[in-house]
Amino acid sequence: MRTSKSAGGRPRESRVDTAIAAAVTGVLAESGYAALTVDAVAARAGVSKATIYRRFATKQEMTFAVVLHDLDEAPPADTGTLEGDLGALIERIGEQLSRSGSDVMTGLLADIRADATLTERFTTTYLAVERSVIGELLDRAIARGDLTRRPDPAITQALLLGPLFAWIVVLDEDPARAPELARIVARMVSDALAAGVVPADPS
Amino acid sequence: MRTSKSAGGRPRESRVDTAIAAAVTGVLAESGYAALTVDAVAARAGVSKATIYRRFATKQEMTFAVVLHDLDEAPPADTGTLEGDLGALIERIGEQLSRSGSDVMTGLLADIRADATLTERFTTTYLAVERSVIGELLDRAIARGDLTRRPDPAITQALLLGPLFAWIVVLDEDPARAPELARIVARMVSDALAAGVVPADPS
Amino acid sequence: MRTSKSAGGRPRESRVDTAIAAAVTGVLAESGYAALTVDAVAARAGVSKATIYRRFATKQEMTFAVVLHDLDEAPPADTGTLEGDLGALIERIGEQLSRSGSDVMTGLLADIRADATLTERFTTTYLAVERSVIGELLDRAIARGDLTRRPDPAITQALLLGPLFAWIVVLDEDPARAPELARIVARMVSDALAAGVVPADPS
Amino acid sequence: MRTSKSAGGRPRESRVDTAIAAAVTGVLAESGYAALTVDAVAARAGVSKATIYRRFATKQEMTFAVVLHDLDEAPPADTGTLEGDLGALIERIGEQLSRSGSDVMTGLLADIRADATLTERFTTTYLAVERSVIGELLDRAIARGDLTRRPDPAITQALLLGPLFAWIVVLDEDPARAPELARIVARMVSDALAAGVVPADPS
DNA sequence: ATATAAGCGAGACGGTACGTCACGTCTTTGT
DNA sequence: ACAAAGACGTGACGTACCGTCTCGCTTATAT
Repeated sequence: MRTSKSAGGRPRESRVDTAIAAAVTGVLAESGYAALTVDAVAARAGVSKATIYRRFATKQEMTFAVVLHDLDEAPPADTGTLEGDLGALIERIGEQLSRSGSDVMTGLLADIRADATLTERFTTTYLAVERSVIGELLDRAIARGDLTRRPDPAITQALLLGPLFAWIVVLDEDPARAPELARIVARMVSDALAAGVVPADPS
Repeated sequence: MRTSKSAGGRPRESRVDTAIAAAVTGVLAESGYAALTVDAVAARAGVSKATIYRRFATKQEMTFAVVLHDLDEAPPADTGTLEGDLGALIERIGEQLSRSGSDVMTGLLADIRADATLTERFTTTYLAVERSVIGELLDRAIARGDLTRRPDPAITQALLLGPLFAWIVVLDEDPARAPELARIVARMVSDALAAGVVPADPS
Repeated sequence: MRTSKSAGGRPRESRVDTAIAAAVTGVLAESGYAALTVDAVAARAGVSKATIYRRFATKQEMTFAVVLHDLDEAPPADTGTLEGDLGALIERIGEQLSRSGSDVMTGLLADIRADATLTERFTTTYLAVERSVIGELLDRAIARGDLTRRPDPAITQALLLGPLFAWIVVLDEDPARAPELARIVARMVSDALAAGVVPADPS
Repeated sequence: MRTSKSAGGRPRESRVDTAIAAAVTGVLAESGYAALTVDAVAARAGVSKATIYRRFATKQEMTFAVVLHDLDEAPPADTGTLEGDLGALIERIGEQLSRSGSDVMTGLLADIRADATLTERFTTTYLAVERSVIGELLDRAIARGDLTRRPDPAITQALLLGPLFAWIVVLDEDPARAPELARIVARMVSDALAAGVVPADPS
């Protein structure tokens, strides 16, 4: 694995990265997570297995990198209300979860939980970022006067993320109704936060 | 697979079923989902692979049957309030989710989603039952006068199940705090239902 | 690797051993040593790679076992003279060396020398046996009165084996002339032994 | 492959050739033939793989060129007797064969036999030269009156080369005893030639 | 009492995918 | 041009697991 800087040598072809990503996405879309073999990806990408393994240590790292490459983790624009802010955030999450079939999300999550390295990376790269985004929205609400104290971000995250996750991944319900669910969750959670149902941030 | 009636032949030893279940549980507890190979289970149970496959068509069926064998799906006792009923239900769900490591739940869910047969069975055996239990709790609340109309059970299920699922499986947070989260969710969801945030049951 | 005795379990199919041996021989005859891949052998034998590796730890062990499986190592019948005895022995060696192309013998020998386990096995199973056969022929000659003392068997072996080996493997000359060479060697070596050119057995 | 005349550009550094040869020799001495990879040679020589491949078409050509680069193929000085001449020749051959481990000679020979180009080159460059040297020694003996007719040089070569080859490469015996064996072979073969055991040169 | 049917342990078998390694080619940046 | 560095396609290796099968044996019920 090349760490970072490189003096000489043939540079990696960006064409290859593109092809791998497209192949992974294509196989997942057409045949599902179970059909995602390294040989299949290599063949579809017109790339050798060795080249894939030059970039990713395992098949799981490859899938992780391709499927979760560029999730938009920026805080949503200020809508003026906590409910609006939360709604925008959850809707985006729902959209991201709906992008692939439920087999992909469950398969990927299982692979992540089966490997400490990936778990660590997933936690710090996505979950922690998302949590800090939530914290930011909460701070906005406090500044606005909508909240009097800062609720526990971990629990808030579970309340926000959970229903969408359950809808799409566990219950395997129609993704088209995800935006509707997102609005309900936004309303429900902002009400609960305002009512002080969620304990204060312990930190 | 033996259909039903047994004419002659040696009867199956119940000892074997016990040993398989214990072996599956043991391997999962000690080594995790990734280490759950049929050979490992067979060896630990002192049983041959053929004997396992006489009972289960695939490894996934075996895992499914052993891990999800006897979840208590009965409606919780009437506590007198919707919040109390929901709390009892969610707390039980949280307890069930916490029983094994998060790798087990994710692995199992991934295997279920990868196989249409298991998905069907999972849906009808657990999700649909749970949903009807939720419907029953809602009907109690209507009879009690706590609710004026029947909310959509699918969405209600997502709101209830989701946060606990996210907490334990996705965020991999401390299961010890699950009961606390369950109480928050019960309060939040019963408030939202009472406030008419959740749309009415379309059926 | 199964050691020897076996209680239960499905017995190995002798059909498989036959098929593997035939496939190895066939590939060698048709395509040469370089084309002898495990996949090719498996495909040609209608056998899985795993089955091959259940029998042989490495490709080299397989080749060794198949190519050198049943060399006739019995001492040749007493011809009444040392020269006759040696001639019979060398002729047989030449015939064995001529059986496959020179690439097979060189490839196999290279693989043997590259692996300590195979070297050990080759030495004790073939070279040592051949040497003891030579010793036996020498003892016959001593009993007969053709020799007055026992020549060094190691050197005698080199003198006997070497020319045939060189002819077929190193010089890659016409194997059809091997019997002629064998007779010359038999005459030459028996003369040299009788003349006391070879030092006595140090052991 | 540069053909002949050098137009422009940076000239090849002879330093590189030396480094490659040293690296090949070093790897062979320290780790054996199996460890002789092009990458290993390049790394040890401080040279790039491309540079190696600019000089040699294949790894085998490189090894061939380095290991067999400057064998002394000149006819030995006239010792006054056929036995003496042959002894000098064989002793040199034995010394050359003993230079590297038996894995190197067998590996190299296998690679040569696996490639028609190398086989051709090996035959004409070494075997044919050696054979003509042998012919020269035989002619000296005829001129001297030690022999009355010219024996077949091919067979004579097998008789001379074989025992040493068997001793060092096949039997893997102590190279220190090679000179002793060489003397025995010289005596034995010159006796056999004088006795007319070897048929006359058919050419 | 014995024949039939099936359970069972052991382990061979075909198949599929994994991740590794080496070869020989190619593409960049120096020099 | 040649050189170092190293990416790339190719193809073989040996491993692991799955689900099926074939043995020889045991254990019930049905004649």
